[in-house]
Amino acid sequence: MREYISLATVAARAGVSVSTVSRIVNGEMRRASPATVARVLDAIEAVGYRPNPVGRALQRGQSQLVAMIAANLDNPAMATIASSTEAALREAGYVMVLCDTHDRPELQDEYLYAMRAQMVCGYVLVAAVPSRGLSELSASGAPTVFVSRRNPVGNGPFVGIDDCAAGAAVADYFANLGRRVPAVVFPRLGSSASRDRVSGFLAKLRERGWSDKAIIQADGEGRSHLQVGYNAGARIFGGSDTPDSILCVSDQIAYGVNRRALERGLKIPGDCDIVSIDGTPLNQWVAPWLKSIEIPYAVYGAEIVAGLQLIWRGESFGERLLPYKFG
Amino acid sequence: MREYISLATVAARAGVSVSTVSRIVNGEMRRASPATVARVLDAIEAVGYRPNPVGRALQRGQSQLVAMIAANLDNPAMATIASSTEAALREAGYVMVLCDTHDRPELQDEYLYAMRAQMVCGYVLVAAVPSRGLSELSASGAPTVFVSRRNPVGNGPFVGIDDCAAGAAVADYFANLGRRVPAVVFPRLGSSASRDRVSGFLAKLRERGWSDKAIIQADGEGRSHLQVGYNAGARIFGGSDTPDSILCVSDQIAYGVNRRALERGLKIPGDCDIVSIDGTPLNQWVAPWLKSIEIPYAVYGAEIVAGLQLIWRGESFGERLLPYKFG
DNA sequence: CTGAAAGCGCTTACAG
DNA sequence: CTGAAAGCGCTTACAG
Repeated sequence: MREYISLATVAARAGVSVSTVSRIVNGEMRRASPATVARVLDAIEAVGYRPNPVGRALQRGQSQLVAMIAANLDNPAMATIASSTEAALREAGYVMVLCDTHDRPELQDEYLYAMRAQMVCGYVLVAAVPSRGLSELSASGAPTVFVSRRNPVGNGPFVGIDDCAAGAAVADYFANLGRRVPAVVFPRLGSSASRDRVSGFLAKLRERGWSDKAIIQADGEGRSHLQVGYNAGARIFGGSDTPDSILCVSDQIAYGVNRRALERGLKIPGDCDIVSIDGTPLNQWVAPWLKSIEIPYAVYGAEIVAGLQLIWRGESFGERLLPYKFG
Repeated sequence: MREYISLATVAARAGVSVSTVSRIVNGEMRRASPATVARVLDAIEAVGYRPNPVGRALQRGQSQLVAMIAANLDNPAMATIASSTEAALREAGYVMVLCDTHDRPELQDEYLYAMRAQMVCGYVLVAAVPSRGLSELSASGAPTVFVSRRNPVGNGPFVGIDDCAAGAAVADYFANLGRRVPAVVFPRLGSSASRDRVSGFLAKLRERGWSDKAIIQADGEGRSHLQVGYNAGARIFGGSDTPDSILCVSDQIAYGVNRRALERGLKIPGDCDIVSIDGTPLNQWVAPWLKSIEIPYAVYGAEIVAGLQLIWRGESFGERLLPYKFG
């Protein structure tokens, strides 16, 4: 496993210099005579040569590695983003390195530095948290795409949905259905995405005549959104008013809320409608009671890679808000 | 982003040669005078030097990258394996590259070749499928750990559970409960793991007095185990005998079977008990009706990395069967 | 105890 | 149209 077929092998076989082989490997066909090109191509074929990305990376000061730094792979939404990004990168000839920060800034920084050392050619930050390293990355101008959560320490290319509009759509849905006691559940330490979903929801309800105090708001704590929902559920179903409609800013929060609702003997749907924002395919199988705004995570990968390619070409890429499906 | 602090920078600052700095960076402290060591350490600190893994990889013929080649990241069990492996590798100073083969042999091969070119120092194959490239890898003796499914084209280090025993445990459980019409649901194109679970289940039932025809066996097709279960469910609940107990070889199959059961108006549990082998944490939240053999996926990562480290040290590592929890 | 030198596989001005 | 040479950052015999 320690023998690699190098340019030199091919060059020797074709009777030319490594420079010539290198150029041809890199597609500069016109700079060599057709006869030479043919001979080199034959030699490549014959010995089964494949360019060594490590040598190339060292020389170019940049590898074909793209770092995906995600907050939590156990979250199915992030797993789907990772999976679709991986597929899109492979198709474009890149290799994805996966880093799971568990939402911890120190780990995020550790990875950011390690990836820089690996000379990665790009960064995909899914639900990034503020950190020193992120600020440095931001300032360095390295090719970076933020996903789901916007850059928490500046701005930069973003792939996601219009979170405000999504929240508002749920508000309209509840209002049109004639619901009177709406609630919203979100994580205590929310991202820009959570916040926008909540504020879009609240703004639209106000617009449609609700007073702020008529809307139940519950944040929850926990290391997973399941816990967040379960914890917030305790307060939501324990107050004087029981909501007849609940927006959960993620599927997993809805699962947690639902479990609490079941424990309290509530019928869902029926006593109370729950809508979440995520719409993971799993819902249809294990949570038919749940209505969702469907975020097209499976196409995130393609958009992220398209964004990176624009940036590599020096073109600008501000943000890409993908359409979601509801109902 | 194109400036990297190199050994040369440190050497210049410390007034020594790069060789000396290199040795010290690599922990060969005793080969330099204490004064030199101190000076070099200071310089490293002062300029914030970090070894460049690319240069190192090229020289050593081996990177610090470990390839994780998994069949399907959308499966929560694999996502958990990926996540725990990633954490364990990071702790050990390695970086994980993630490849999702979607269970396709050509893609698996593409990745295997690409990873070889990246000079990865190890392979983690989760649910590998037979392929040309896998045979080559197998023959090459490269450090490899197979996870969940054993090497389908030979043998090699394995991390998983005793699938046969797990299947048998479920058979005992059903028998002790007094169930009369057991069934088992598995994917048509099964892995060694599926097969072992099924055969362990069947063998134990036979031992306890069932005849083969008294056990309902249903395989299912589909691109996901959810589909597999749903499809097999149609046949299971459509026959002359309705089972009173079902073993599903994975959680997702159980979700699919359950959905079909609900459509047929069956009560679960009650009319029929379902037990699955996986025991993903999500079950407690979205499938309280499901009893499971719990596979400790969260500790797979540590075992996998421990296995790789044994192999790297030249020690042998046959297989590691982890204990599962049931009930 | 320390350094000069070669080389890992590659790319890229530069000279011819 | 082609090649010799330098260099990306590192490690490692080898010589002193």
